[in-house]
Amino acid sequence: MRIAVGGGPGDGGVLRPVADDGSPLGPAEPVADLAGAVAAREHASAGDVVRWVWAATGRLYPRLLRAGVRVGRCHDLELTEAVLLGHAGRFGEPRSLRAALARLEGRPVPDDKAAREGPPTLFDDGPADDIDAVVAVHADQLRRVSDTGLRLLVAAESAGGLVAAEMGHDGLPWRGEVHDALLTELMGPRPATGLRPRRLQELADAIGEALGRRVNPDSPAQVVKAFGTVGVTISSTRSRVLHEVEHPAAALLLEYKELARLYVAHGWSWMDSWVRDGRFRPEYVVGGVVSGRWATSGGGALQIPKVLRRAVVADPGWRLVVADAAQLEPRVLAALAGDRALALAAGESDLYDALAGVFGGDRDKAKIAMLSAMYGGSSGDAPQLLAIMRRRFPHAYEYVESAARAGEAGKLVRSRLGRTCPSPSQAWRDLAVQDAGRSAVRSRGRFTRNFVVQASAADWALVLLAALRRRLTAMASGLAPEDAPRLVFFQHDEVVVHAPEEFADTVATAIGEAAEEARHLVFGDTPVRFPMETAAVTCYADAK
DNA sequence: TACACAAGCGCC
DNA sequence: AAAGGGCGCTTGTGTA
Repeated sequence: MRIAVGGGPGDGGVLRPVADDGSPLGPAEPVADLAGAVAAREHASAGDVVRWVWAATGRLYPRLLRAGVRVGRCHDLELTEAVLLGHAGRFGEPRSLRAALARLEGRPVPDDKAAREGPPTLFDDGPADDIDAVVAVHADQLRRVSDTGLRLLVAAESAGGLVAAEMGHDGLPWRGEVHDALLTELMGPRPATGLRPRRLQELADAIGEALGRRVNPDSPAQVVKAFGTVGVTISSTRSRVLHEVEHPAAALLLEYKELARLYVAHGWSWMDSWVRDGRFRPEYVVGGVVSGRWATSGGGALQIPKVLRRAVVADPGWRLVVADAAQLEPRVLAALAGDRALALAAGESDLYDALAGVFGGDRDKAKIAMLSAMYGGSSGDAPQLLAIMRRRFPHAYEYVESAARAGEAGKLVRSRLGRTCPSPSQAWRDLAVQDAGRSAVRSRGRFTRNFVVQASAADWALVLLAALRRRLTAMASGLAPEDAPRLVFFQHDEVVVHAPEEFADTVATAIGEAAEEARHLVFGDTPVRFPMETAAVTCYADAK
């Protein structure tokens, strides 16, 4: 059973039941309390789970969550539109409900910004989603999904939308006082506005002394020039470069940069902005990366420095169940390519250990070989290692080579579930036919080579997330909402569940089952295993 | 003053 | 000769 949801004034909305082919099953019904109406229908249909059809989970669902209402399934029109457009080679075209309807009706298509601003409404901060548009676009999308075979990807993407909104709502347990103590230990107490923390100022002064003139360590141009005046020529101020420099200022600058990075990106002002009531609430953007990986629109949840994991602490009596997929991408490649030799290694718990024998007993070389194959690397030992890979794992090698050739030819490549890379720009096409465009051509080859692996890994992770969410929801039934295990973090190949300690084992089991379900749904009958390294801990930093 | 871009580095 | 994919975030810098 599906129910389409339109917007209404204030807390209201409009509901209309639709069939599984998208055709309306009854009249549209305005409701004054949308959250209440959704909750009532969600729970009324015990045997027949509702799939809620709405324009954008990210805009609508937070409102329901704030009212204490969670739903099991949805169809997100915007996320689906983006996936369908991408599959049709129309990546980046407007995806809003209004745009989708305009395209369907052959009218001029508004860009997403215009559609979102729309004509003002009296009671809302944005245009209300028209229920007739929701129903019409949904029916059209169901046809396109069926034609393209994107059913699983679209379902998983919508489930991801629910997870993202829920994680943004629930938040990651974050201990501000631990974070503060860590910063203070590393760089001194929080400075007054406009000043550097003590340790950073000391380092800046020491760098100035060592170079014989005051420099702003944050200005690469000044730093390069200052090194020049003491007879040291550096090509940039990258840490790789500075590591090779003998001059005493180099070590000071490296220490400065490391601390400054933490201070500006994840220091006290970050905490002020993003941590409230003991929770870090990031804004995830589902499908925000072309490969289907998530992005964030604030808070940098996907780039939290490892040292700060110390501040992520479970509530008293609770645990963080932390699980990451070990060496996900090479396993994905093995499964994609159906490479039996690589799949054999991927049956082991440490894939690189298993491969070491092939590369002279050196685990690091095995890793470089795999990463070079997936990223298009060609520096250092890569060529020799790739030659070994080509001989020993010919199907895996050919899979990524083929993707690279397709990209260089300007073609599209797709993930396992059908997520499709963007088309090359016209500027690229113009350049590609010239000798001078060789580097751009190679660059696109590296992109599509990586895309097939990274995007298929994202497919798997998204399906895992959906499968895990379903299990956690089942676990939560009968519990008070505040006692239920919750997904609180997701980062490409890693999940964190915050759970009462008596649920920790059950959650760990559920994660393993979800990984297995994802393996089967995404890759079918593959011998490749996707082991999860799982730990139930009090502090995130203790998980590894 | 506002903005776009580059540099640099955090995460996968 | 060198040649690694994807992001977000902040500061510095150049340009309008």
